Amino acid sequence: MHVDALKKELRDRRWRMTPQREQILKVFIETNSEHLGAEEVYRYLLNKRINVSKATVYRTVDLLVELGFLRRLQFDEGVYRYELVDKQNKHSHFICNSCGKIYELKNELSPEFVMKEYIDLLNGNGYIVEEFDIKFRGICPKCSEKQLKKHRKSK
Amino acid sequence: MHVDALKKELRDRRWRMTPQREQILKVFIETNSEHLGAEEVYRYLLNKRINVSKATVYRTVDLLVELGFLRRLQFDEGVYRYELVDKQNKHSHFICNSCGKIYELKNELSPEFVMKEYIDLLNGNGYIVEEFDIKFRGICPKCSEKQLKKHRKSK
DNA sequence: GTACATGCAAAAGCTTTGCATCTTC
DNA sequence: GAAGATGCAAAGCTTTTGCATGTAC
Repeated sequence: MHVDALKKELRDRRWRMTPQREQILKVFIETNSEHLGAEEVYRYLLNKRINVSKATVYRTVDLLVELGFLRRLQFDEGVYRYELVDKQNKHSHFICNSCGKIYELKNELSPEFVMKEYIDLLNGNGYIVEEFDIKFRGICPKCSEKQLKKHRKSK
Repeated sequence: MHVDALKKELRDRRWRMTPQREQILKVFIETNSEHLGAEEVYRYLLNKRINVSKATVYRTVDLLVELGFLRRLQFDEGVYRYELVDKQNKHSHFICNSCGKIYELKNELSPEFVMKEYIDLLNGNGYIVEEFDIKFRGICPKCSEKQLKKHRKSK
């Protein structure tokens, strides 16, 4: 379980497990890793009447990135967002220009597979790729379906 | 030429051409579109003894994005960066984890080609892709070459 | 008991905005 | 001449930091 892994990782590095750290990690598990920003993590805990200061949220998400539990993301807004790292299940993001929802493209919809040959090309040209990040923008299935229905009706 | 296109675009929209707008666009042309942030554009002009206020730089880069002359980028720092849009020559970015340089992967190194089949897959699943953005991180050819030399010497 | 973590408020960094003044059309 | 653009300073946001207090080991 994630929380136990965090305890182990902190112990190994001679850092300390605290209720705040546990609660903040749990927010990402409970929300199904919904690309929350620090402010949202803070509000989520406030709502649950769990007292953690904003400064601690910021310090802790940094720590969790450092330890490999979270990944830091940007979606062309003014804030950093975070998601749980799942090394077995790499994914890319699709942001809907209509409803704003962020989708995770994983498994059979993951671009990992097609990218392999391209990364070989980069390697062949001297670039050593350590990680990559792809973001798509467009219209998601739900929104395009909606528009289609509207269009049909208007005929 | 870019500046003329800007004049035309502004005239068409009943907006005004000003020396500041021309100068700011020219910064990107003169620097070969080096992913500058607003602060850097401001300093570049200061150095050339061209007086433009920071507020105008911010307002103008926004405008130039709006008009399709610039693209706004983020590289996991706290600032927005901008580059000239070149529709004929789409490219992705490679950021070196060692020296920090941002490379543009274009032409035969562009991932555009391999992405085509993947985008077809997304389309087939209801996602309408309007744009995408790929960032790679790793070690650039120069830095990996340097490390190789160091390694050889130390033997 | 001590080193480390937290909370609070203040500061910092980037970006936006209100308003008076100036400029383009 | 009027609508729009600029410059300045102030304000707004998100994120970071200093320091006193609290807590895990």
